[in-house]
Amino acid sequence: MDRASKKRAEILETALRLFSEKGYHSTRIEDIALEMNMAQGLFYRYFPSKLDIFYEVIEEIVRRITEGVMSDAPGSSATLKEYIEQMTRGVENLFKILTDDPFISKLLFYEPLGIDEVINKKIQDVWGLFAEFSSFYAEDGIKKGILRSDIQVKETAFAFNAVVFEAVRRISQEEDKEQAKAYWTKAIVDLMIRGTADRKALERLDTNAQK
Amino acid sequence: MDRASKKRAEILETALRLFSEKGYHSTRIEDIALEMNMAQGLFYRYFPSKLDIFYEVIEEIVRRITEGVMSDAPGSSATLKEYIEQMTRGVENLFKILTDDPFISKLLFYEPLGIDEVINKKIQDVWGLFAEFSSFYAEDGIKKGILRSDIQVKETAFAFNAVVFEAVRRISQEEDKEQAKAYWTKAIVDLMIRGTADRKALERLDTNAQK
Amino acid sequence: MDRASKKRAEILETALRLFSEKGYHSTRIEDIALEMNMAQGLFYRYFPSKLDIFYEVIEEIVRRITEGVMSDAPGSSATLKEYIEQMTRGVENLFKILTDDPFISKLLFYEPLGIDEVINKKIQDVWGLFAEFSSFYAEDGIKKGILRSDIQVKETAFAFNAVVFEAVRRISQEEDKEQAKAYWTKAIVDLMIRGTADRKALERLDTNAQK
Amino acid sequence: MDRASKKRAEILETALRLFSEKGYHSTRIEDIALEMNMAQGLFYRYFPSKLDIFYEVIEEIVRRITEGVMSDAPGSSATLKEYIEQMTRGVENLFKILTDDPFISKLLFYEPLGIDEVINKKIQDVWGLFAEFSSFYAEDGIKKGILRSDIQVKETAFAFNAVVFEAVRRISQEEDKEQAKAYWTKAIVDLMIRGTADRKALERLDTNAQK
DNA sequence: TATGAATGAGATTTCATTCAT
DNA sequence: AATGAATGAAATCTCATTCAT
Repeated sequence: MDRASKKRAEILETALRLFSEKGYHSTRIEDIALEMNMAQGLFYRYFPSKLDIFYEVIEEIVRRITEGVMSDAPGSSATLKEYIEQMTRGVENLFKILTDDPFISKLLFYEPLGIDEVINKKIQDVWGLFAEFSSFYAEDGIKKGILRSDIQVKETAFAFNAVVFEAVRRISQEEDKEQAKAYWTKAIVDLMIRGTADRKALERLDTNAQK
Repeated sequence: MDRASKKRAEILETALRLFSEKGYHSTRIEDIALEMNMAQGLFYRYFPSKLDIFYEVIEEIVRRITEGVMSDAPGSSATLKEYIEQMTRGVENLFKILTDDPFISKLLFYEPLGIDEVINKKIQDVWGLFAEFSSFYAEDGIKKGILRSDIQVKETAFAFNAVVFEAVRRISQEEDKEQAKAYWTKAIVDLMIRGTADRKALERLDTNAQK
Repeated sequence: MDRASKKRAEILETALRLFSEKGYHSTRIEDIALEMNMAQGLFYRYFPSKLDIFYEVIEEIVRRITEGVMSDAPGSSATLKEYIEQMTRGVENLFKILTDDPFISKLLFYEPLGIDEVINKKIQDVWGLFAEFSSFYAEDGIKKGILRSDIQVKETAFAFNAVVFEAVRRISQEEDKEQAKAYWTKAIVDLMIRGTADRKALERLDTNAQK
Repeated sequence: MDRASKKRAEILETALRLFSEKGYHSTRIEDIALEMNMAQGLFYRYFPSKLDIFYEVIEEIVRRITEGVMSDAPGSSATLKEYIEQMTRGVENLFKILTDDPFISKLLFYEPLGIDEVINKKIQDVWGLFAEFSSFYAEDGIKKGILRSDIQVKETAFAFNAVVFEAVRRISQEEDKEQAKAYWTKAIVDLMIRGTADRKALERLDTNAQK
């Protein structure tokens, strides 16, 4: 990596951080320059415009998350126990990616309304990607008879993602982040696998329904 | 309601819509004025500043949602069947509020980073309120033996809300919104109550665990 | 005086007060209207513009001062004692006019730079008028052998006015205005008549100079 | 002095001139920019706001005058003749400062009503400073037996200043400023030292009073 | 005569971008 | 490659004045 690329990467990193800390509009090019102890003008040697660097920031975020998500492929779990273990690892993995880099998530969760249509599209795409991935897992589970065959796959996938991201948001506000992650991991997996109903109550309900 | 209050309300409504469509920064006072066929200056007879009207927009949204959420109190359901019915009604109610007024949700979901600390606080508060409300329902269910006593109430409450709001987001992008609402309502209730695991697989798992 | 004239006079009075309290630019037409519990629009039935009412305010002030100044004509004093008494009365009279109506003086002393050439001219004229009047007194004193014949009449007249107006400014900042007026009256007359030099020192100086 | 400081000083100087020529409100930032052949925006790299540069303008003026006033300390005159000479020098000095920089005085004499309390305070302070300085001279004269011991020191000091500043105002309107300065210098010193009364008339008055 | 809502020009200020060095 | 001064368009806000009622 040559010096120019390194500088470019540094600017991108600084922009990512500032955008996520203060938002797109409240971050001035001068802020980025000041943060890096360089002249404003230099920014434009590396990026054509403020909007352009924002595009790249989003892309960078997408790249990092995607990488993390892709690392643990489905199909390796034959029993529910294994499936649960895999899901647990998946959630933990996502937590790691998203909370280790607290800036990343902010920019994704708070879709930057009103900046640009291109941006909205990019972010939509990430969410779509996540959902596809989760759907893939779900379908695998169904195929193996581990998950119920009557669940609404697409909706469930989106719901799963929403819960994970909400958890990230909550975790970012907690003091003891490690404990919070553990709590949330357990809560999410438990909810997704078992739901909330009492087993006895559920059996009664189903028995009555059959009559 | 006198003429002035009516005008004020109209401006507020227009601002709410534009802010949610284009975001705070991309909505100029001139846009609001143009939309209402009035001079820019008139805006300032009704609101002291752009930030001030944004505060009021947020408050207005909070008011509407809170009202809707509060309308169906828990405690009236004695069986799981009734509990499910109530939850279904609750979700439907939320969908109605949030999708009938599609602007409402956008502004809440995408916490307006970088505008103002006051705003962030206000939005945090709404989320807190929702979570409390959902927790209340969950605890009621547990007390009655309808829900499992070992669920993590707070986390589950936040998760429930996250799923509902994600659903709203998805529904807003669908062509046939009524159908989407029905799909999602069913998916959410089903997921929350039963989880995703196959019953047989679950029984096997639990049996093995007991050994 | 009919109702319209009365209203007009009231607006003028209010404007005079507000202009002198807050200055021309910081006084809005709305302020005047609010102060009088009337609609903004009504202002324009009585005065064509803000600048116009300011002209009239200045004219009104000039009128009041001129009247006061003109009331005690010179020529009635034959001895220095009487001359001093008349000057004392004159100063007291000016103090009365200018400090009873504290607004008046502010607008005159602080020539409203940058409002309008016409205004500057009007105020110049008042100062000229004062100076002429004072010159008249001085010349009368000289003619009668009461004042030195070698004083520079015009300059002395301006100086006298300046001192009186400075006194008004100072008095307006004092707690006990009546006492301040008495002090200043004495100080001014004493200074104008006798100067500050010690008589013995003066005699020595003059004797030496003659040699 | 680096380039930035120089530019800053130039802007300050231009602002000082324009403010004094047209007043604070009638001078737009654009005027300053036009006058300097630069873009409006550049102004704000050197000064945070219009009000801020006005503060600095006032401070600059105060600095210049104070420096001038402080340059000739009292105490060096043992006789009335020397005292008069010193006073003459003092007045000449003030004239030089205030009329060489015609803008300076305008801004001080016409206390900018209605701009800002901070400004009023600053200007009050200058007047106080002047008065203190003049009082100091007067007391020195009394101590040495050069001035009468029964004069009202404080009032006389303010009066002296008022006369000097009025003179500056008059001089600024004269064609032949040098001659006007000479005239006024003589008139002021003469008035301050001797007053206006005819010596014979004064003796008669005092003799009668003693009886 | 009176109201006060409405208008719109104009002022201050911000900041992405360009440019001379 | 780097600097940071300079540009100028655009946004917010104010307020004298007009106008419909």
